[in-house]
Amino acid sequence: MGHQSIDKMAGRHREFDVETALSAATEVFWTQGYDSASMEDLLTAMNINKGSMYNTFGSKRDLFLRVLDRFFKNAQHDMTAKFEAFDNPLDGVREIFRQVTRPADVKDHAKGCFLVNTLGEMCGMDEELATLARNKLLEVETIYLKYLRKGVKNGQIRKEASPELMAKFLLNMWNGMSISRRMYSRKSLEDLVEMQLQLLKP
Amino acid sequence: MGHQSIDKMAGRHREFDVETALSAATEVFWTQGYDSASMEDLLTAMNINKGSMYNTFGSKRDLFLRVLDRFFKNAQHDMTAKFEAFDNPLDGVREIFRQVTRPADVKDHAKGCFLVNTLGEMCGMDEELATLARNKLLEVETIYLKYLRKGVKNGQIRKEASPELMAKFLLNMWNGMSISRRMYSRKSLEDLVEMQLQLLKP
DNA sequence: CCAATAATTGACCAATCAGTACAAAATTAA
DNA sequence: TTAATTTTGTACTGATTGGTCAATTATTGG
Repeated sequence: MGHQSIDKMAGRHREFDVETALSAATEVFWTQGYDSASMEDLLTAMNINKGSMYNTFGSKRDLFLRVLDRFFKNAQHDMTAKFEAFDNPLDGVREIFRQVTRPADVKDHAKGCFLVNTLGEMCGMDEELATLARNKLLEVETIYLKYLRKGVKNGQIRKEASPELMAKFLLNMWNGMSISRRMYSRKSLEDLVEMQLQLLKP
Repeated sequence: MGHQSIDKMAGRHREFDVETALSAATEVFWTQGYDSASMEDLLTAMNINKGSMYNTFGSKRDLFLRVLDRFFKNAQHDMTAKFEAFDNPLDGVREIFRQVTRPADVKDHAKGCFLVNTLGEMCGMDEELATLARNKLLEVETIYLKYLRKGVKNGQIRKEASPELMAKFLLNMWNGMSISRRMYSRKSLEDLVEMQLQLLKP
C-alpha cells in the first residue's frame, strides 16, 4: 500500500504533492471546521480524486490528524522563532499577537486559531480530537513558560507573579483574542493586547 | 397556522410545553453546535415529533434563532441581577465568572459559552447567525460598561484606564475562559480570574 | 351535531454524507 | 515483455441529512 518513498518502488508514481494537498486541506478544515468540511470541499481544494485521497491518507479523520499535526509543528517553529528574534520576551509576545491584530489577510480574522476552533468543536463530541487539540495548546503554554522564565531572570518580566500562572494567562489571552478578533477593530485588539501585557511587566 | 395563544382558538391544543422544548433544544445546540445537532437529536431531546416541530417552529434554523434569543435574554437577566446584588462591580464580575470556575455541573466545562461557540462555528460560514451571536456578545459588553462606569464613579474601579477598554477586556477575558475552562483545573481558572481582575482595581 | 381549524403522527423524499470497489493507467524489477 | 505493484478516476453504496405531506385526532364556535 501507499505512504512509501518514491525511490526503488514499483508502481505508478503519485501525481500530486502531499504537502501542497495538506496545505489546501488545512485551509478547508480551518475555515469550516472538521464536521462541516465535506469530502467534496476537501477534494476540490486539494485538487485530487477520491481514490487518491483514501489511498494516501486513509480517511477524513486520518487526513485531519495529519493536518492538525502539521499545523501545530509549523506553529511551534514560528512561535519559537519569534521569541528567539527578540532579547525581551515581551517583544516576542507582541510579535506573536501581531498575527491576531494585523493578520496577513483580513479574512484570517474569521478563521481564528485552528487549535482553539478544534478544541471548541470537539470538546464533548469527540474526546480524542479534543485531547489532541488541548495537548497542543498546552505545549504552546510551555513555550510561553520557557521564555517568561528567561525574562524573569533578566528582569524583563515581573517576578511577583509565578511564571506558570503568567504562561496560563498568555494562553488564556490567546484563546480570548481568537474569539474577540471576530468582533473587534484592529485598534481595539491592539489596545487590548497592550493593556493585558501590563500584567507581565516588572 | 400556529404560534397562537391557547384561548379562543379553534383546533387541537398543543400537547407539549414550548418553553420546556426550547430548553431541551438549547441543551442539544449548546453541547453539539448548530450543524452537528441533527433533527433526530433535537426531536428526541424535545420529546416531540417532526410534524409538531416544523408546525410550531418552522425549521431547524428558526428553532435555533428562538433558542439563541431565549438564551441571551436569560443570560442578560442573570448578569444584571448579579451586578445588582453587589455594591462593588468587582464582586459582580467575580460572581459572573464563578459560572466558569465553579459551574453547577462539571460537564458544563465542555459546553463553554453558547454565544462564543456560535460565533466560532458560524463566523465565515453563516454570517447572519455569526452576526446575531456577535451582537449579543457586544450587548454583554455594554452591561459590563454600565457597571464599570458606576464603579469608576464610586472609586471601586481604576480611573486610569477607559471604561470602554476595560469592558472589552472583560469580554475578552470571558471569551478566553470559555475556551480555557476546557483545559484547566478549577484552581488555575480561579487564579487566572483574580490575576486579570488586578487590571480593574484602582 | 357539524364545519372549521389546528396539532400529531409516521411514512416518505431528494440531497448529501463518508467510504468502497474496481478497472485503467503508470511505473519498476525481472 | 511480462509480472508485480501502486496511483488514478469514477461509478456505486448504504446511511443520514433536513424537510414535506396527508391522514388522523382533538378542539372551538355556530
